[in-house]
Amino acid sequence: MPVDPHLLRTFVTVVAEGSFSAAADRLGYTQPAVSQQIAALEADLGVPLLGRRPVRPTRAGERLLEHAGPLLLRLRAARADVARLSAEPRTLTLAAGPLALTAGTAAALAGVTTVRVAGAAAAVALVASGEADLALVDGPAAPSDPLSLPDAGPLTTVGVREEELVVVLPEGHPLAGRAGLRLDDLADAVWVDAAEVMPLDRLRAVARLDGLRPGIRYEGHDPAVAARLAAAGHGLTLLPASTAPCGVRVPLVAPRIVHRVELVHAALPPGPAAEVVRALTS
Amino acid sequence: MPVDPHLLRTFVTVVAEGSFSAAADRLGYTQPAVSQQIAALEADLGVPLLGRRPVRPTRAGERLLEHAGPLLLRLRAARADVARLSAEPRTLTLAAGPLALTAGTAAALAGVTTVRVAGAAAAVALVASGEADLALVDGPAAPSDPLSLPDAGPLTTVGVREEELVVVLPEGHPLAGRAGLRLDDLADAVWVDAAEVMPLDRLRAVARLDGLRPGIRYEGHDPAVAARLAAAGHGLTLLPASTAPCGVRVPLVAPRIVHRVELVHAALPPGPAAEVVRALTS
DNA sequence: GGTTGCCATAAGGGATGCTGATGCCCGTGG
DNA sequence: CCACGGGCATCAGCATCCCTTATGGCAACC
Repeated sequence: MPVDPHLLRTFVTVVAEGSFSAAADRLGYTQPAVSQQIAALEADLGVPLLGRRPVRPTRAGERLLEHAGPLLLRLRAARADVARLSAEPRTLTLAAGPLALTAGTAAALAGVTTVRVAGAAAAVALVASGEADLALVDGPAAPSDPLSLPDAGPLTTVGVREEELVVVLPEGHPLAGRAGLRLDDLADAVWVDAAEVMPLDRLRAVARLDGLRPGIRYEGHDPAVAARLAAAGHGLTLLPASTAPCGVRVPLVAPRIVHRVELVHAALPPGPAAEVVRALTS
Repeated sequence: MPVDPHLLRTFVTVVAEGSFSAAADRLGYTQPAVSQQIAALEADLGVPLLGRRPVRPTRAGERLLEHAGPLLLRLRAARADVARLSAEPRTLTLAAGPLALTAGTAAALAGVTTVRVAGAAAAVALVASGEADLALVDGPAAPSDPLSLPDAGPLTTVGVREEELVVVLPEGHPLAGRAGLRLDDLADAVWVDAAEVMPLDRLRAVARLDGLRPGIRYEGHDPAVAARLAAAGHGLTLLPASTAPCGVRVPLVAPRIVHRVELVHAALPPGPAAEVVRALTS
């Protein structure tokens, strides 16, 4: 018998809240209901999943958590995919990464009623679960390689654009006069930690290097602000050439990494969403 | 509320059996129980999923089926992953593709108690759901590209070997004297349809071409038999150089495709399975 | 035209899943 | 050191659920 996702959902919420009582509040149950659901899940799997006081996942609980998120997402995606067949939508929602909307892609959005800003994984989840019709996700990648995205079922992914990346430095920086820069020469430098714009862990993964020491943390979505922070000497940053309006911009020459934008969507009937897909991919 | 996988499982079984009554037999229910479960699922999703008399999925049902298999697999994988933490296995099962066990890989199997032959997708599913500890999957791929495998959760995939592919032809074939062959020159030829050894649809996908007309169908797992059928003139076949014992063997030179073997496994504690992993990947 | 098989429906019974009440334990503050 | 409060575990009860049995209706087949 499959693991009960109703119990999985409760489990995930308890871990997120760190408390049975708080999870009960969030899910609309009483605290004994949550206690009994967790006990039922532990009995079903035959192992403790949570330590108590404090409430924290055991190793088995951590292992289950790795599955729970993708599973619950895929279950929502299944419901959304079926619902999509009989929907007659009056809105067209695009989930877009902060660097995904350039002059070119923005010009192709006729018919879109709402643009939501979301990181790549969140944007894919929004499309999979039917809360967005399309996603434009962005990030660093080797040329022509696809972005690393979560699997959320039968979605279509199409590359829309790739763009040169530039390192943004302040005027007067010793490397400001270079014609090109290598990332491993910059591994020991301090970098602007703009997790919503250019996440450093993602960059380390694509570039296959360590380092890139995080400096000032910027929690917004505006690449121009990330560029200004770099230009002001708070650390380096790496941005698509077209989104870095100030500071000294030196092209990244090694490793071969570009800024890539991909369009993600479910199977679409003829209509405004399909028109936007056509406009973005021609 | 997530789609109930208990109902999904019944739905998948009804479609597979083509009958509520047969599905009831298979699942251990009475026929009214199955009828009520399908009705509950259709009510939950708000659309008919099955036509009746004959029982066949609607478009919504087909769409749900695309999710159901991966979902049910991932739920089994979640249970197996948790179980693995407290298991003390006395057996070591390897799921292997028919072309995955060469002299080199076979020599590395100390401690393996059972070898099960399975296609790539089935082998991955066996590991994910805990029915096998390791899988050696094989198939054609571009050099250094990974095989296209289903996502069944947090599994580790490591390339083990790549080998030149050769086209097997009968003696006296007009192309038998060539030093190398291009696949698109052979697209109109008839090919041995050995779906368990070298699936033609998989080959078309990797080579990005149409054609490869299927001839005689061989349903077994023995590449030597596929080679014999080709040598006897029943069609061409493509095999790793080391597994083609007879017929004229001409290397494939374009497109750049190799025969790749990958090892797939879950997170393993120290023990015999981890030893086999080390032996296969060094 | 009758028969048979299969899906849909109704009714009933046992099991489930939640709530309210309460017990127990542990951390915190006086 | 002790009292208090918060939070998880347990119990009992009730409403709902989920299965089975009985049966109806329909369509294909002989």
